[in-house]
Amino acid sequence: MTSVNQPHDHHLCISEALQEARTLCQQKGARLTYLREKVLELVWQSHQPIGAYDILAELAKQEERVAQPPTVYRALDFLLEQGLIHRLSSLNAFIGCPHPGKKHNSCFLICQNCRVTQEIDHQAINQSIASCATDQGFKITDAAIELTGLCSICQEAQG
Amino acid sequence: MTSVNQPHDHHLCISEALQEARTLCQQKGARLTYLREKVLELVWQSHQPIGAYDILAELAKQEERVAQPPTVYRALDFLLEQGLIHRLSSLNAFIGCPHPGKKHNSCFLICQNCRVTQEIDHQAINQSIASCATDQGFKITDAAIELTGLCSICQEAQG
DNA sequence: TGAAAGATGTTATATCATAACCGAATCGCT
DNA sequence: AGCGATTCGGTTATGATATAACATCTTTCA
Repeated sequence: MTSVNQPHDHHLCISEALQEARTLCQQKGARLTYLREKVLELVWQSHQPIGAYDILAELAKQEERVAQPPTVYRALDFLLEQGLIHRLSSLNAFIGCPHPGKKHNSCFLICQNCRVTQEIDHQAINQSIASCATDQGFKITDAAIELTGLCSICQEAQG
Repeated sequence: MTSVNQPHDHHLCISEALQEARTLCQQKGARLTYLREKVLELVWQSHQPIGAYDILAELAKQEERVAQPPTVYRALDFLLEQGLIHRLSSLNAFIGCPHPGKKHNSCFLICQNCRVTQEIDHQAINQSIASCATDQGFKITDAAIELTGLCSICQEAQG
């Protein structure tokens, strides 16, 4: 898979993500309603994390009815529960999960310049985190690993 | 060093933290004013992260004058710049740094039951993070590694 | 078909954080 | 000591993120 910060046909990312979501929700008996799918599509608009209120603003542009914050947050909560998106707490923003349905650990590389964010499932990180927890007798239920910096492209550009 | 979730003389933690802060600020020519030191002391009240508005409430109890949010946030910004505290973005809260002035990477173990939070500088994690970044040609400027779960004591208590 | 569960609409408010402006305190210099 | 520059904190207002609570509508399924 090519990296998210390389040029690519992004419509393909969107349609694949939506298709996977439909399949997964059907398998689980979860209801991917119009609104939820719409919000998921908006999250997948780009590989940059998007805030709840930005989603709200997009919805206001694209839909007849103007939604209120709880509407968006409920859709986001659903998508989080289904593992279709992730929340980045260092940005208060959301991003699509590139491999939903598959058990994985996430590490996010967030470019502070172009904001493109890449999700990695890195074995060495997973193992070191696990061994750290074991050392301390700590039982992890949730891990937020968010690395901010410059992606390779922005480094070159700013060189 | 004994773990923060073991019983210990916490007044010692506070006084050591304050003393280190005074020394470091003096070395750097940074002004650790009454208010900043007071806020640092409140952050060190416990090994549980504290929110800005909780600090504000404590200040209101302990001081004549009732402070406003910017006052607290400015003090927190100063303490962050000086490396005396850390911000936990998954909690929107702040915690004292146990070894300020020493260059280190932080990994936080946050107990979801007792909320006691331990800061670890774990070599294997540091290395794996670094190698992940290298793999991707990513240049890290800031890392937020926040692991939520159950500390050893709360695991025992909850069976 | 009708009761229960689930989804969304709606209003209000909680929670976290900062902009902008001003006066007071402190510092560095002569 | 006096003065100008800088930093600090007070104050008001507001921005940004998130949720509680209750009403209504839709879907499910016995």
